[in-house]
Amino acid sequence: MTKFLVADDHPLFRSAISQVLQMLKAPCDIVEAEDMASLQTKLSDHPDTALLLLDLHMPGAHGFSALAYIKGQSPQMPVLVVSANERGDIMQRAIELGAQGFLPKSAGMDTISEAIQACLSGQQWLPAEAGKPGSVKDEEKQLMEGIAALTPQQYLVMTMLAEGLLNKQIAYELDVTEATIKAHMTAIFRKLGVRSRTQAVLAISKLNLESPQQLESPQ
Amino acid sequence: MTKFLVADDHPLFRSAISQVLQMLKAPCDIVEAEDMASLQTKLSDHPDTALLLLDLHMPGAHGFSALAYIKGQSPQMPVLVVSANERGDIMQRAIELGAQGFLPKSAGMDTISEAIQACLSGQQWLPAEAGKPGSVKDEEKQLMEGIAALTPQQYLVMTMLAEGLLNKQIAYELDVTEATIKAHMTAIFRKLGVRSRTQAVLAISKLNLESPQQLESPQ
DNA sequence: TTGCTTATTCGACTAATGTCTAACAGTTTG
DNA sequence: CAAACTGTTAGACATTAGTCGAATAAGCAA
Repeated sequence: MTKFLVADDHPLFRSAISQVLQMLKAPCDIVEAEDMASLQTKLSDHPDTALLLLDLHMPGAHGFSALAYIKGQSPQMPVLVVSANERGDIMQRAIELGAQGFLPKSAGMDTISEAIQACLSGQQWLPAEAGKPGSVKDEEKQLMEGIAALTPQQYLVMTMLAEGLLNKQIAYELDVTEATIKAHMTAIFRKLGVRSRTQAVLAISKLNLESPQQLESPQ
Repeated sequence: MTKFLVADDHPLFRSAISQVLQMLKAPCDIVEAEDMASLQTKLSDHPDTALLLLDLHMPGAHGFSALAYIKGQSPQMPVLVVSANERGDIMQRAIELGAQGFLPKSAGMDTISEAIQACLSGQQWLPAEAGKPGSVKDEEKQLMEGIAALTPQQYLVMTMLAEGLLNKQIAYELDVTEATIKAHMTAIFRKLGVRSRTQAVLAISKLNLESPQQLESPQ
């Protein structure tokens, strides 16, 4: 009897996964865990588990540290990381840390079956889009480097752009010609790796959302 | 026969929710949508829907703008927002923006049943931990009303604007003239209360509760 | 049906944006 | 000192964006 260990803090998702497992392998034993504490208990109670499906966002689990810890406790236990995150570098990182595979929660039933069976047979499994070079992290890093490369004047212009000002307004504020602002814009676009004012604003506001919690409407 | 509309881009979650609905109300009709485009179609095809369960992170949906648009299209349709987000102010905001309730994806079956039944009977529903009544700024409310007033085509153009596309590119994608897109832009700016493409992008990205999970980045 | 409203479309015109080239001043390097 | 480099500044020119008025078509009320 194949034994699975499903670790996820969403009850609904646990039951959905369990259903897929039962459809996939009729005689199977499914153990569930909803946080790191119970996962540790269940792990030592069931050393004969064939596959651990692990969500990295459980209470008590700090992302990859959870995976690292599990692999330290049970080095030979195959782990299929399940996450809502779909960033290519994150997936890659999970594999590097010893995961057998990475399954995005957006996957369909057929993909899930495929991933589980691959992991059971000792193969690695990654979604097709994992290896893509355009991983968000790279983009973001390039953006950060671009901003770091801005001259003081360019940075100033960029902040005024991010406030929605026209070139004409920026020129008036800085007491230079509009042509100058346009030249700065061209330089800013190049360094940020974008091709228009619109894309520049989008890139900048993505960085704002990355930082802790800047949601409008404090107090 | 009670009719439900389940809008979520995760197939597994849709089927799990459908199961709960069937357990809850035996004779029921369940319609599923996986992105904003199909949701719009299903909404107009099924105006007798008793409850819409809406995830804010679907493709084509920019956070709360999706909710605003739906409420603009079908003002009297009860909407239960379903999200992985569990921040109290986010929940509160969903309610203030016209949602009937807010259901965290971490909820158990019993909680889900409770929430759905509350919404069906016309009551609001919020999880216990929903925090303070953080107020939605007037500015933001005006923006939401603007998005709600957009026509379907205008909403589509807005999402493509939010992707950083040029008018020319949008025109090609929608197979119309650039002049048409410009006309739509003018209308969008008016409704959103902004005066340029740059300001529109800024306004939209403020509503973007993207960064579904800012994972602890490796290293 | 007629008349009204609205969504969608487009052309013509005006304004804003973006690129290229280059001048100029201040620094750094050889 | 001279040469090379850099940041800032612009003008000329090309592209893109935005406004206005208007035609078409579809839905709706009287």
